[in-house]
Amino acid sequence: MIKPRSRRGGGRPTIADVARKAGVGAITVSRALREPERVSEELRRQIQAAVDELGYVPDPNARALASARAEVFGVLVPSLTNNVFAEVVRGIYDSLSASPFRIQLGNTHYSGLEEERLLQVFGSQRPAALIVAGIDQTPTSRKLLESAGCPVVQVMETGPDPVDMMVGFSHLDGGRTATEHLIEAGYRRIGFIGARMDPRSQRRLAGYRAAMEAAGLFDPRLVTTTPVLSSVSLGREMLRDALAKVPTLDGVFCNNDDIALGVLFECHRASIAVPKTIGIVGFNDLDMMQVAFPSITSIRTHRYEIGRRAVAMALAAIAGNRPEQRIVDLGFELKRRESTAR
Amino acid sequence: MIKPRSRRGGGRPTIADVARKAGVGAITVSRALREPERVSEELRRQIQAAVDELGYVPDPNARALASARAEVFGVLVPSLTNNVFAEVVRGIYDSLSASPFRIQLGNTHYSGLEEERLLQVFGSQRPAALIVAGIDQTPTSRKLLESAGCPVVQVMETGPDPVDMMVGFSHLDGGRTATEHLIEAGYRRIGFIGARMDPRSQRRLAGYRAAMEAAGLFDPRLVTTTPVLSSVSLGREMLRDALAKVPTLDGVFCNNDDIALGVLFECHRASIAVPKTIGIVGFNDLDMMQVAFPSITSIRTHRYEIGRRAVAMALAAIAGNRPEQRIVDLGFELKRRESTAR
DNA sequence: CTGCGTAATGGTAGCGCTACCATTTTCGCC
DNA sequence: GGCGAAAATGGTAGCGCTACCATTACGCAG
Repeated sequence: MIKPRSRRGGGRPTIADVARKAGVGAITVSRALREPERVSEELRRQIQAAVDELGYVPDPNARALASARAEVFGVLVPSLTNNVFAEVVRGIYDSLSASPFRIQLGNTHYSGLEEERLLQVFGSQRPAALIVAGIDQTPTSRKLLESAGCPVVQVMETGPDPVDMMVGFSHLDGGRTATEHLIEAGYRRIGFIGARMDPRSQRRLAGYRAAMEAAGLFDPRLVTTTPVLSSVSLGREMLRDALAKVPTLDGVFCNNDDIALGVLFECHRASIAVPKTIGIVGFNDLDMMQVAFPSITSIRTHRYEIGRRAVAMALAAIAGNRPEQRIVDLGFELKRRESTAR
Repeated sequence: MIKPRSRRGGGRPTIADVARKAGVGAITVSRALREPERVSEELRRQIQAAVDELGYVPDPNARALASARAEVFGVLVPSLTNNVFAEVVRGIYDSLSASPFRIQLGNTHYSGLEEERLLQVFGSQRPAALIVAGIDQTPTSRKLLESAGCPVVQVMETGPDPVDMMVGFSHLDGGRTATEHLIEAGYRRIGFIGARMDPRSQRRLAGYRAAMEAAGLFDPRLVTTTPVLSSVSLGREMLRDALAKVPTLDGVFCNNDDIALGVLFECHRASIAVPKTIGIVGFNDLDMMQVAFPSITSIRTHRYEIGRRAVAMALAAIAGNRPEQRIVDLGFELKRRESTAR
């Protein structure tokens, strides 16, 4: 004898309830919701009415299980509070808000191991796409990405060897451009100040070094770095360190804008004239750079656009028309401002 | 005749594969992974070996479907780039990284309608808990939260009528404290400058107003607000507006630190002495406040801690011991700095 | 030696949905 | 008018897991 066991799931309406009410088969309801064009006008209306009346919402878990594919984008970034990644993530969210896709956001804390762990967890959900920051995945992570069975977009940087697709720009070129600008403006003892030396910062440093060497100005003592997470207060301290090492310092290319702002404040505090005595260049061009007094020269990067573009490429790939241009370089822009106007 | 149809899901090992390899029943594998203490030492080891060898990772979708409960925390915040919420979210992520729970993060863009939509989407997943920013949900949202069938924590604010639990502080008291500090420091024509006037900002304004009225100093022309999203550059513009309306302005309580920083920069640019001619107080106490020149007085709020506490309360509730203190006020702290040291 | 509580394990039947394969209906065209 | 193809709809059998009940093994009181 079959016991009509009471529903395990708290009694929410299921697709079968909708089907019954609309007088159609369950599969037709399923289709009406996912591929409306394959269901006749009339049934579609009947089904919609039943859905509305019952307040039916499809269970994404059951969907994922049955179709072996979850409507989820996995997104991995190294930091949630760093405005740069927050902007990328915002771009991703905005591009996906009108779609059925949900977002699974992971924070790697700049750790390769944590990235591997999260990739493992995300992969187990059979995501529709994966978006990861950076191009320096560990071999294990790379393998996980390659075997994920979904489109993968690496963002923030471009490089020669994408797992699948890439959207970003060259941090090396950015660093070089910033440094060349200082050199052209007449600065000579130009320091590099960098916190949280992740791979992208390393490449900006490499760009700095290339420019300095090309001009015959490079001196290792001009480089000040720390693995500590960057912050405005750290910028202040690091300028002091840099000046202690090289009192004749007359310019700084900062790893990022937080550091640059800290440097500016320390200059105010120590009555160092900007741009006269010291020139300052930041990186990323946060809103505050143009408002600062004096306004700060920076490399404008297109974070929000990177997020949007990554989603667009992933969606195209999901739809079956993988973009022929797999590596998209969104470039950057040197914003000349008062802090280097000597 | 039964066709041994090839596996739909890309051939990843399932719990049945593990069970076969370990020579036990599937249900025992399930138990070994979820409640190891209920399985004998020996089988546990055998099963673990099989799991490792096959590289088995449980499918969270199947789990959620079978148990009618997903291991997901739904988190709703109004903005991803606002550092304040980014910190809360970071606290949540850090507290949950060692647990099996995933996080579903939603961005409401300060919109009640969008919040309702996301709540609907999140609810359909049967999350383990919901964390939402603010206490001003629409009636529909509130109903959705009440019927979610899981612990709910409202964060950032405290109020009299929690859906379930609350962690935050009083924005009204914060606004009052900031304003009283300016009054005590001797400022009289104290303005309020606020962007993005969400409910929390409204309450900070109410606190400002209460303090000003108590001192007999209130004047509606001192209040300058805009619904535009706050930014440093907006702070600069708004100070200009405020000064145009009230040239005798001698202090400003800013909605938040971005605005305060913009105000400071504008003072520099217009050669207005801080704190002598104008005193400035911010809100939230971002890192840069203490580094700014002059350093800026602000109300320190405990964002990261709010995130951690919210998770701790939710986890306790899930475990069955709902905290007896359902409303947790984490308070705030007035950080006196140079910008109000007259 | 029986009876019975407890611990350890397993079988069965779904959870709510969709892939896959019918089946039915419609329609254009010779 | 008949036929094949295409469009519209439905049935069945899972997806991979766990809730809910057995069932077995074991220890101990009576």
